[in-house]
Amino acid sequence: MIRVAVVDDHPIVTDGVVANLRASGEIEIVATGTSADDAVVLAGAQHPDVLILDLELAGKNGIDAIRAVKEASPQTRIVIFSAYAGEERVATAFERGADSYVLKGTSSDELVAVVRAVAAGGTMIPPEIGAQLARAVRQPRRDRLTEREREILALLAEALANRAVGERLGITERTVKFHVGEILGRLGAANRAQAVAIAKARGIV
Amino acid sequence: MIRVAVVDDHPIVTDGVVANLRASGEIEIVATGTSADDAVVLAGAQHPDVLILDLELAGKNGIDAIRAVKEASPQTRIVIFSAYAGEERVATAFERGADSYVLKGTSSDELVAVVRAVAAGGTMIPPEIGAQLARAVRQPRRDRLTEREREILALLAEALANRAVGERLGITERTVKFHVGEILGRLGAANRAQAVAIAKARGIV
DNA sequence: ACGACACCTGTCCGTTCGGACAGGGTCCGG
DNA sequence: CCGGACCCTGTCCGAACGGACAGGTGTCGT
Repeated sequence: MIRVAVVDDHPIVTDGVVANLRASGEIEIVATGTSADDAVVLAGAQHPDVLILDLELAGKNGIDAIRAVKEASPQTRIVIFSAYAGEERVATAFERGADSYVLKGTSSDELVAVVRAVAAGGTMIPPEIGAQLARAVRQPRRDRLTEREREILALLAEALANRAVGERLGITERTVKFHVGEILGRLGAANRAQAVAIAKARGIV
Repeated sequence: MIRVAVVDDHPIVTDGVVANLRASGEIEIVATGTSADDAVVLAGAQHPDVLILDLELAGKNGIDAIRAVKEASPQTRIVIFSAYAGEERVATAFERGADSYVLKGTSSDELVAVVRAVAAGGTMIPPEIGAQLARAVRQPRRDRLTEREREILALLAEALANRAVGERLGITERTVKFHVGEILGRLGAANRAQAVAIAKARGIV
């Protein structure tokens, strides 16, 4: 039997996943949770073979939980189960230690297949996720943002003007304009508003 | 038996809901779907007693589907099943004809209770949703947006410039500026980018 | 030591925004 | 029928934005 834990902030989603996994006959559900903290705690206590983890958790970044779970229980393999799959987010999830990534829109059969594969030590990544991953890797620098740029982008998302951003960071308004220009170019955005929209879509902010 | 249909763009969520409802013993699932179009079609074909409808549908606005479903099958009662519950979104859902609104974070028991209540012709609205509704009603007009304003706000979210919005809607750039000014005032935003951010946070777009 | 990369700053300029004026029209409910 | 919504349009102007030029620093790896 494969020992599986499920963490999703929506109990009914958890119910659905659990029901589908149980139906496969070779999976045992050892724990469920609804927050990033739950994920870390139950991973440390139960050491499940596979953790199915939603990224849209109520508390905060499910993406940050990946590393924490891996530290608490290194042998646990992590399958991300998310509704969204932006390049940046997919790439970050794997960098942090995820073993697979399944969209919520996929069928339950596929989810079972993925759990089976990763539990056996293999890797099974749905084609649409693989494509996103390839795209993220292929781009050398064009749309990868530097630390500073991400920082400024976050402030833009709060609707701060260039001058305000400069004051916040202790740099000139002119410099902010420079960085904003870089951000627009890298993201392919026409203006700051669109840059923020793209950033949200890709899960950067 | 209460005849229920479920529409959610995530099949696994649908599975979970179906499993929980079936377990109650007095509910029969007559149809499931994954898009707003599905909702309208199956409502017209099956005329279920209750339709459980997710608002975050892949195709388009689930919120627009409410009215369409009510037209296709007036006797069908609609229970919104969403992960988010911003004031504007809750209020709009009920204006369009929703009969109840349940958060995805609530337990399956509560969902069953709500389905039972609305099927019996009653109304059962979870307290957190009722609170949002009260808050939305209390505000006279200050931060409520008109239909046109919502329309323009949606285009602003796509980072269109005033001129482009005007062309899209067949009105002058000047008129767009007028509406944008109104939107900023009502939302308390300093600029269009922040307006979009607030709109997203409240679930207006 | 040299190039790359990230970071910072400056001037100039055309476009867009957002606010402050001021007015048109419709349609609906009291 | 008249006030109050919603919708549309205009001019003027200061501020912000975004691009195009042209530089400066520091750090890191080859």
